Amino acid sequence: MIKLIDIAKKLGLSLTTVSRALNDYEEVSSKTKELVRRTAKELGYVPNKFARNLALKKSHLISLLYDDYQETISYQSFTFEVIAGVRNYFGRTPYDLIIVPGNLKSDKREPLKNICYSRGIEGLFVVGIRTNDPYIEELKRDFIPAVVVDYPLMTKKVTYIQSDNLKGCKLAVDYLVSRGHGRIAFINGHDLAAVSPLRLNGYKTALKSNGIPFDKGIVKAGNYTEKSGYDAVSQLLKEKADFTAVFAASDLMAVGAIKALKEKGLKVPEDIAVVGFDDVFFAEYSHPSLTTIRQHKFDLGYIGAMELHGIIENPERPLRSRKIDVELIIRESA
Amino acid sequence: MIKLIDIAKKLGLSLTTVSRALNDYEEVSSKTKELVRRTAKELGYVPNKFARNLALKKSHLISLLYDDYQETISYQSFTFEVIAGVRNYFGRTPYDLIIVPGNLKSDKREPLKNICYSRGIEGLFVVGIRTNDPYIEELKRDFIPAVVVDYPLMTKKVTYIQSDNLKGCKLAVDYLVSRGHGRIAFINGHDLAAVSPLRLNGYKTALKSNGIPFDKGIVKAGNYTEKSGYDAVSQLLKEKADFTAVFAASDLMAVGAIKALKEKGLKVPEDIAVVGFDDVFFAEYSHPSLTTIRQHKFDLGYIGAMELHGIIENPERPLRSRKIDVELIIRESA
DNA sequence: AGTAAAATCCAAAGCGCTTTGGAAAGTTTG
DNA sequence: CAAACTTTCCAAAGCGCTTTGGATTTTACT
Repeated sequence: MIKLIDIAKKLGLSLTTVSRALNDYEEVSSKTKELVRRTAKELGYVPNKFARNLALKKSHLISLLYDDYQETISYQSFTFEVIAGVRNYFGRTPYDLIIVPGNLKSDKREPLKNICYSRGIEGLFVVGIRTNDPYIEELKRDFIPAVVVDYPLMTKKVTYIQSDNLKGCKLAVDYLVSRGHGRIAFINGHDLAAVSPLRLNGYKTALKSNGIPFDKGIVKAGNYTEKSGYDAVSQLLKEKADFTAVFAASDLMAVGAIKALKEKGLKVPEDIAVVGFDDVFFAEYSHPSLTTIRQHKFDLGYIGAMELHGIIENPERPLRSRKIDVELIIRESA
Repeated sequence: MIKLIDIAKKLGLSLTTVSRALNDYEEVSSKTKELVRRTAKELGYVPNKFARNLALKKSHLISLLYDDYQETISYQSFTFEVIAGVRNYFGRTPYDLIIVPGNLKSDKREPLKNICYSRGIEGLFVVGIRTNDPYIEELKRDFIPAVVVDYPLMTKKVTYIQSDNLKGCKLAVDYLVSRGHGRIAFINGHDLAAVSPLRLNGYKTALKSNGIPFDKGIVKAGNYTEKSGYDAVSQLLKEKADFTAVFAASDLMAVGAIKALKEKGLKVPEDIAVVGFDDVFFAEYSHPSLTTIRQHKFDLGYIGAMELHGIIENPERPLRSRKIDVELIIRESA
């Protein structure tokens, strides 16, 4: 492995000059710069980032915190796309992404502080954290810049980003209302996801703005799995609840809901309309294809990453949380 | 940030002794070890990995090379699950995973060598590489331990891992034959995926072992997208080809195939049976749910990672490529 | 030509850790 | 009790880079 000093020796220059030439300092003439650069390339010189980081006290490392084992596998695709956005953004910067061992879920994890300090990590991008995760407390200590997806956390160094859940629910409900539905059942997810109460609230708000009374009887709690959607609708049917449409807080639950409806001989959307949330990629391929609220997952990652970058480079700037727009995707199910 | 020398000063010990105490060297008495460890903990000491790496010339860094922008979004879930396996394996080791900026696809990427050398990366885990990717040439230069998924590459330091495609095809064809199908159409993927020829070959082999002649007329080339599956089958139908079953080299193409069949009023599986490949997660939720060949994606990652770890820690050990077992998942479509 | 200013360059220290080669203290032997 | 080990510790060098504080050379101006 060839290093700076080798170039210096070969050229009869000092270490300092070589370093400066490569880093484009003004104190070195353009001729020597050129010379140094050329020979560096010739010799196949590659700078050693560790040494550099050590000297600069800068790691250019962002750590990704996410969970592999979401209970609903569909959530994986959400996470993956968000990460794609993060990666894409930081690809334009000198930052690398690092995934530290272990899982968000595992209980014998290292404290966040250790993870970050030992590796000189400069920022954290968190996706898929549960509301009961102890890391949240650590994040609140505010010792490192962080952006978290879908969990409201605002301190001096950490902020959050999420889809506009309120608007999403409004789009869904308004659309159903516009199609003549007055009795819209709602299937929510569990409380370990911070978005669940938001979506319930969005549902209520949208009902109100349409002059429709909220009826606790046609709201069911699910847990984002297909089965929970299936169970919720089965339950509603058994109770002979009065509804002509179902709004599910996730696509997977919507799929489950549809399955339950079909089994009872009900047609979607003719008898009961169904709207999902997320627009995971199979929404398009399920049958009937799902009308749903699309989250822009890539943007969530990309813009979140941009925000994180901002916090790191410009710590004084006041933070803001970001809301990413959502979109109603009309397909067959409603 | 507190460092070794601080502990040393506080305890009136030398830097050396403190370092050795923390690293459990024999040359230091257990009393001092204990003392040092305790005060280290008290002071909240966290070792600086950069400094450590620099001194040890060891980074404990594995780089993940993968592509965010597969043309078929379903491939994302494959990649994600493989990576989950990799992460899970290395979570038990001192290695971290790093994602270097940029994308497998982008053409103005850094040479692999630079990426690795500048960060002291010790191993590469590659998933989703195309057959025409220039990185393949670099990998062949054999300058760094690597494990690649689904692309056959075997040198002193790099090996590969893949699902047992041959067996997968045999399972699919045998199953269809056992259900009375003698005319099985095949929709393959494009040649940028190294698995495509393997699957075609598996199809042929399986036909032969069942005494069924190979008929080029019912084999179509797709590109792993839903549309290509749709087009392939539409084409077959237009040509009035003689077939009672379709075997698609990916689930997404299988879904497309089913769509085309339905549109022509054919029932799946009653009129035409369809089998896919991969078992991506929506296979279960499509309609009819897909009979398919399941790839154990997590294992691909986990075992591949284990292999990579082996290459790094024990470079002399002869390499072997690995085949991961596949499984026939019988659902409704066949 | 003589001097000030600008342009180049360099030696050495420092980033936080590990490791080498001894030295000092403690223990065991003959 | 001295010699010979053992045990326990340490000073200093090194990992490959950046940066400080000067030194030296070149250019510009009277």
